[in-house]
Amino acid sequence: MITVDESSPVPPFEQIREQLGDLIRTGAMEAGQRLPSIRQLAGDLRVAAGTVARAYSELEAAGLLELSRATGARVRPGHDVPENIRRAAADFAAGARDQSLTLEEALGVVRAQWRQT
Amino acid sequence: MITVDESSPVPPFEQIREQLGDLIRTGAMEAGQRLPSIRQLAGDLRVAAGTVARAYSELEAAGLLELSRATGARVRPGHDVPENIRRAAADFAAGARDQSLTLEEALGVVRAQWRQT
Amino acid sequence: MITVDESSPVPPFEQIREQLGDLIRTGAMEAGQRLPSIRQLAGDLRVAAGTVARAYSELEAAGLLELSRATGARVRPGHDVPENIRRAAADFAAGARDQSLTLEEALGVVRAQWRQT
Amino acid sequence: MITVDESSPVPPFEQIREQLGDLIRTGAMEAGQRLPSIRQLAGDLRVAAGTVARAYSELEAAGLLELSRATGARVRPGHDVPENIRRAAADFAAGARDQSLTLEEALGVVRAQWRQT
DNA sequence: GTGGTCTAGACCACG
DNA sequence: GTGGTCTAGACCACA
Repeated sequence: MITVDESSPVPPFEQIREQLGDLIRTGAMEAGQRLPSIRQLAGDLRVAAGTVARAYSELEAAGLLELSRATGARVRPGHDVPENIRRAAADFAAGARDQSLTLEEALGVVRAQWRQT
Repeated sequence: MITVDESSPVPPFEQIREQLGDLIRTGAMEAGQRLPSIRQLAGDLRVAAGTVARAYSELEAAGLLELSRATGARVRPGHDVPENIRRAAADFAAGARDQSLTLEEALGVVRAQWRQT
Repeated sequence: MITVDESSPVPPFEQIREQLGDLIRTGAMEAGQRLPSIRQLAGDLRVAAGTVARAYSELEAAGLLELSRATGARVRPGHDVPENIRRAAADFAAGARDQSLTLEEALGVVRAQWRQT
Repeated sequence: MITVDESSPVPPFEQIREQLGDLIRTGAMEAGQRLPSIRQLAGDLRVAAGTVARAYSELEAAGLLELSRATGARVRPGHDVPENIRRAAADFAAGARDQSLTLEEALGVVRAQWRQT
């Protein structure tokens, strides 16, 4: 569900934080849902535990996660993106795939349009 | 038109390559149009000439640019994204802004939908 | 093992890339074997480190090398030329030497036959 | 029959000289045969006449060509490579093609074997 | 003037 | 120690 590209210049903890944040905001992880433990996720991603811990901690600071020693990490409510935005994103993604754009190219188009708005 | 963020983990030459590629694919720079010279752009961005040269060279390898000594760099045709894709991206960007998402959050939503398609 | 001819019109980084690629493809360097460090080789060849770095980087892009920080550069498997090809090349080289052809002339004969095949 | 790659670091006149020499040595052009005029060849290759003139002149200096104002350029005898060498080259080229090597890779194998002989 | 390369030295992140 | 990048200045070949 999450992948870490070690050849990327973006450090691993940022990749993890970013992708977890995406999952929460898009509703793929619902409010209250429990995340895998730090050690669990670290093992799956072949990454040091501290790396995952840092990602979790920054997500907590951003208000997306609730950390507690006893119950682990849970998704805090109120951060999912409205349905219409998700739909627009899905439509765009499907269209871009039809034209056989790469993900990077597709993101680039959004970035460019964002700047021109 | 192009900006380099020194605090980003993404190295400057990649930022430049990426943004120039976006401009070309979105049609902001038309086929055949001349790009600023390496030294010109380097000066504007406060960056060493070699940094811009590398970005140009990789764009040439990707088929987006045509480089030739003495005549400068020109945009190669056939790489602009279809109008409907641009429209979908613009619609999405506008909607995301209305919900006061940040650019990074908006890109995250697209990324997440892309993976789920 | 590798030489750089400064009087050649072929830039040094291409000469290095080419010769290293030859060594790998002909099996002179086995899969998994470690290459000299960038700075090491640069020192031996009396060349700037960036020059060797570029050669290594292009060999990585071609799939011949595996680069990783701190552990150095290693030969990736699966790119050595079949034994019978090596033998045919060796036979040809020996014959050409017997007729006292120069290397350039010998390569020219191969090039010409290649085009006529 | 001859091609000039303008993106190569090898200057055009060397490319032409090299390829013409190959044609003569491999017997594709027989002794006494007349070469195209300088202007003719220059026009075909989209190259300045002086470029071809320099290639011809160096081939004359190497003894492969005979230039005279009246009769144009003719191939001098005694420079074709022995049949067995041509055969070995053709065999090697065919084998390399079967393994789907590129020309550059094939030449690299010969180069490497040459050095190790 | 253009792109293309090289140099020498520097800093970073990683292990 | 490793690879990866940046800088500043230099030279070349081309048009």
